[in-house]
Formats: sequence, C-alpha cells, structure tokens
Amino acid sequence: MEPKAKILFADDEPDILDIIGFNLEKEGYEVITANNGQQAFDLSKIHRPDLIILDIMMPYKTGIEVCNLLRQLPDFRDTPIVILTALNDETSHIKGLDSGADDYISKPISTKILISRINALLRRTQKDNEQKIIRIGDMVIDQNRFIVSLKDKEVSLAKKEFELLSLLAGKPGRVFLRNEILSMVWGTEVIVGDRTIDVHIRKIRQKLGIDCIKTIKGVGYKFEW
Amino acid sequence: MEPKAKILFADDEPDILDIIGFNLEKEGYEVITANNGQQAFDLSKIHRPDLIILDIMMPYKTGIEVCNLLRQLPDFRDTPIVILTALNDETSHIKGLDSGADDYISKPISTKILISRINALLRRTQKDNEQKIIRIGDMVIDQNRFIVSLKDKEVSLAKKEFELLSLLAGKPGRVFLRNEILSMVWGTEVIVGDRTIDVHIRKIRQKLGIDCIKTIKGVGYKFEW
DNA sequence: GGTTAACTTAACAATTTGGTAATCCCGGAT
DNA sequence: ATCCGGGATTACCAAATTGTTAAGTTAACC
Repeated sequence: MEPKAKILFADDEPDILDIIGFNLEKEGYEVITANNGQQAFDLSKIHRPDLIILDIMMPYKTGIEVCNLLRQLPDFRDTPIVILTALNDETSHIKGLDSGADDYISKPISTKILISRINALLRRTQKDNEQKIIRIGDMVIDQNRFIVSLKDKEVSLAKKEFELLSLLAGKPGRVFLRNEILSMVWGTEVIVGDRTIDVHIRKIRQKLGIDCIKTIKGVGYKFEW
Repeated sequence: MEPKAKILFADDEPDILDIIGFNLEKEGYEVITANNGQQAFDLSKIHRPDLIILDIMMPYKTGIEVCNLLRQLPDFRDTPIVILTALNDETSHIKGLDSGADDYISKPISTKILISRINALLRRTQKDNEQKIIRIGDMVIDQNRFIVSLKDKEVSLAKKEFELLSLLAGKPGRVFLRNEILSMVWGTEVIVGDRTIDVHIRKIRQKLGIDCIKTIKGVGYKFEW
C-alpha cells in the first residue's frame, strides 16, 4: 500500500521512538526517525517529510531550535510541525507554538489521540494542495488526470509545462517572481538557468494558443484570463 | 484597527463566554458569541467567521454535531474549528477530531495558551490571504498583482515607477526627501543622478494622468489625493 | 540498445526599462 | 528686466530583461 504521508519523528528516548514509530507505521505512514535535534534537521532536508514531530529535550538542538531553523527554509515554511514534550508549563507551550509549530502536545499522550491529531493536521494541510481541478474561463486544469482543456478541446502539456501552468493558474492574477517559480516548480536544490522558465512559458503560450500568461518585466509572470 | 479575524465562540456558560470573549477581543479579534449549538450554527451561516470555537456540551446541539453539520456546507469545509470541552477522555477527544475539527482543547485551559493555539491555526489558514493593497481615493495599488488602477481603469507602470509610486502612496501626505527615495527605491549601493527621480516622477504623472504627486521644492515629493 | 519526448542550455533578436544630459520653465531674488 | 536655483521635459542611449530558435542532454519507454 502506498504510504499516506511521510513523517519524521525525532526523540532521544529510544523506547518512545519505537512505540510511537510503530504505531504511526501501523496507521499507514512512512516513518523516518531521528535521535537528536541536529539529525532531525539534516534528515528533514534530505527526506522532505510531510509532517515533522519534534521532542523538545534533545541533545545538540532542542525541538524548538529545530522548528525555528526549519521555518527559515522556504521548503519547510508550510510543513506541519508538532512539538511533543514532557514539559507542560504555559511558557513552553506558548513558546513552542510561537516558534511556528502547529501543535504542541504534552506527554504522556495516548497514541490514539496523537495519531488522531496528526490526522487532523495532515487533513488540513493536504487539503490545500488538493485543489485537483482548476477552472478559469474556458480552461480546465485537471491535476488528477494531468489534462488541460480549452473549450472541451484537450491540450497536451509536458510535466514541467503542466506544473508551471498549474502554479500560475492556481492563483490567477497574482504575480509569481522568477525565484518563486523556480522554487515551487523546480525545488530549491536544482539550479537551472533563467532562460529555462521563459522557454517553458513560451511553450505553454504556444500550445494554448491564447495569451493568458502576462509578463511583468523585472518581476515575474502572472496568469490572467 | 482593522480586526485580525472574525471568531465565533459558542459556549453555554456565560462566564466562560465573557472571559474568553474578552481576551480574544483584547487580542484584536472580532468576536461573535453563541449560547447554544443551534445558535452557533445559524450565526456561522450569517457571519462567516474565519474561525469557530465550539463547546461540546451545549443545549439543542452539541459542538460535535455542529461541527459535523458545518463540514457538510461548502462554505465551511475549510474553516478552522476548535472543539473546547471539559470532557477529557480519549474517546471524546478522538471523536472531536474525527468530526472534522482542527483542534480539541480540554478545559480548564490557560487563556494565553488558547489564544496561542488559535493564532497558530489562523497563521496556517490565513497565510495565503495576506493582501498588500493600497487604496487611496480612486486609486488602487495591488502589490500582489502588480497593478495600479484608477476608477477601474488599469494603468501599466514599469517596475521602478511602480515601486516609487508604492513608496509615496504608502504614506499619503508624508514628504519623502530625495535621499529617502533613493535609498528606498534604488538601495544604498546603487548611485544614480538626481534628475533620475524627476524623470520617473514625470513618467508616473504622465501615465496616471492626474496630479497626485506634489513637488516640495528643495525638499522632495509627497503623494496627495 | 534505439527511439522519442522532455528538459535544459546557449546564442541571438526584440523589447522594455532605466539613466543621463541638454534644454526649457517657473518663481523668487537682485 | 535679468539672473539664478531648483525642477520639468524631452530625446537619446545603454543596460537589463525577455522572446525565440535551435541544438545539446537526459530520461523514459518500447
């Protein structure tokens, strides 16, 4: 079975790591474990989990520190982060949430509740990316079937073209800076030349045959019907 | 000050309604209160709050029932819902979250923590809706779309012109010294001649067709509708 | 493996934008 | 009236940015 989502779980207590990790896997999640803060940070960058669970008291870096660091990176600005801890005082709780975490859960915690909360978080965050069908004017972009159609006439786009169009058409009118486009379509790892975007834009314009992508010189591109 | 967001808060205990409502307002939220489940549901439909807090044990309809009902409606499929309750058993907790709520908080709860959790939820859901729009008289400067419009007629400005106008119109009436303009629009690195500003101002005036940028001789420029 | 499509890059053309300088204007001061 | 210190205007050129095309590189699929 396809895993529902990839979860990184960081705790320095092996017992907890085992028990909760096991239960998460039983729930259908793919689990990556880390024993300390530094490792949690490094493994996150490598594996790009869909959700991150951080214990606070860990060697090398606390969960809060890791959370702050991750939130600096564009790739992790929206990743749901759960702080899991034995500390239950008000100050820690607030500090945890203010560091950009989405949930703060005090141990001991029933595994069922933990999983339920994780489901709730993923339900919300995956819903956002789940806008599977975009409709604007005569255009329909179906992200499930990978099809773009104009007045019921199907247009076939390549993968990158499709992703680029989906990004722009996903928020019509809004201008996307070139580096936003790069990081969203190509990711931050890959480095591609500047002309690459133009060329893809050109192909899209050509294939669509209509002028719905506007250039804002010196800034970026935007979709406009 | 414009309220940060509209929150509907439903609880049948007047004391709690008062205390938490007061604190939410102090935090800058607009608060709508309901005394029972039915009212919570009806008022939600009328006011379209950005976030809904529901007590479970309420007359007419429990918080869970309201949550389920709201989630049926397309308008409330994405609205963050917090279940607030005195029940702290595992089953209720899970049932609450499974009904589509985003958070389940057990009373008693520190007001600060409650607000911190609400902030965290709104932070996530409102992130995309931040609009950088300047409106003055008939003019609208939309920094997301990179558009300036006058009486619904769109005016197209180049990047520097747009930045310059945004700067001036951002604080109408305030005089910007030539130095200030230089450092804010051009940065401190770049060195450009003094006439450059004039020329850009001229282009803006020309394109807008109206005289909303005043010259203060020997000082600088200011925007005035 | 060979073929095809997709992706990226490079090179050049086309366009737009930004900056400068020369000149013109408009008060206020001489 | 004339001069003078800004600023306004204009035209022009350089720089920056994007469009276009073609050719090289990968990756995917028989």
